[in-house]
Amino acid sequence: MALRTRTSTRERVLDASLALFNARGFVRSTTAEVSEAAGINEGNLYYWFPRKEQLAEALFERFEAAMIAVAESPVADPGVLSTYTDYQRRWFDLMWAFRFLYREGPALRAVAPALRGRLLALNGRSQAALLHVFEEMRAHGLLRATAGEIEVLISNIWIVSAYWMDFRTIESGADITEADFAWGFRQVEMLYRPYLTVEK
Amino acid sequence: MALRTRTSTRERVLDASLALFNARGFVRSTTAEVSEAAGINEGNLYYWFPRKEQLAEALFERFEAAMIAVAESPVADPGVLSTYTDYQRRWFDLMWAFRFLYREGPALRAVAPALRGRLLALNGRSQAALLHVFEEMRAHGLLRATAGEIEVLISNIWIVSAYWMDFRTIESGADITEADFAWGFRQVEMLYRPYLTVEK
DNA sequence: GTCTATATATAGATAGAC
DNA sequence: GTCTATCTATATATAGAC
Repeated sequence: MALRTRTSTRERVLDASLALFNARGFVRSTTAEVSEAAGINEGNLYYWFPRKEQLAEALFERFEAAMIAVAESPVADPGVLSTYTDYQRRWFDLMWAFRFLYREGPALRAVAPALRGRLLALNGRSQAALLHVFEEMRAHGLLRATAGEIEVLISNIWIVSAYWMDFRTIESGADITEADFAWGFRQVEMLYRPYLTVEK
Repeated sequence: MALRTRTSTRERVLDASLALFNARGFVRSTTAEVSEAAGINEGNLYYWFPRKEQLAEALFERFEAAMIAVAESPVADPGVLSTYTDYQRRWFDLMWAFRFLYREGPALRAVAPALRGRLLALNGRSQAALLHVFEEMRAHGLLRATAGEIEVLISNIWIVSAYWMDFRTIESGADITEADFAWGFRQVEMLYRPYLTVEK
């Protein structure tokens, strides 16, 4: 089974695509660039992915699986504040890893319309999971917020988690790096902090 | 001076461009579509704007002037809560009116690199104005927040104001309309609400 | 499966008549 | 200032040899 240690061409194409799309965006990345980054010929790329949008769709499937695993896995120590920070961290990391899905959202969904419904479904599912986590925090007395406040909060967490990168790109004038990561994490953290019953 | 009541071709092109870019995004709008929407020939369009990016730049100048006017105009009744809600409202309306500037941010700035520095400068200037307003609210006892909290808050207000539309587009599955407007306004409002000393 | 060579489509941009 | 006609560049995609 592990006879070939090198990853398959298909996987290498997807790895290269993800890196490229995150760095330059899906629309601005050409199939020529993708194939070069993957170390194969452009014709060969079309053997694996006859349409460019299939690259985005295949990467979305990776994201989808990872997001469901992150969002729906039970937290380590229910009732302990730090365990919920860890939960947020995993969520945040994941959106960073697939940030191209949000950086050029409308353009991406226009060229890969199949993503529209799937993104919608995934959003609903992961937001429901996040709601469950907040309910658990409230049950443990860690959070004081009404149902309405939590609903608004969840949307704002999603918005800031997805788009802080673009905002930061404008602010810094250059492309963001891992160094900006802590900044974004803090922005999200401060969204729910006012509702915590204990000091962080 | 008002001999011709019809607006100039240049102005009509910009009006049509703004509507089109807001609806479909800058990148996906072609110069053929712009000229058709403006009711002129494509060749004529290039007489007024030899490069497509100049459309975005000219519209940015409109935005810039309006944003400075909104951000830096003193509030009507200092110390009265509703006057600050009005301030936020004008800010919010403006970002809606020029939402194309944010919807495809990275792609737009790539094609019109001249916007990068100007957006940065405008962000800094209008955020400074917003900071001043928050300080005024604090001085009047309307707000209880540390300097650090206000700083994070301002960035989050900016992020949600700019990007709630894209988030909403995914959620609703269709393009957003004025009906979603109240939703977005509430999302922003809830960001600073925890820091208010009086009930809204 | 991977390559070379080529086709097709489109969008931004230009030249020049009126 | 406005139009018609045309050019050019680029990006996605295909055909077919190896």
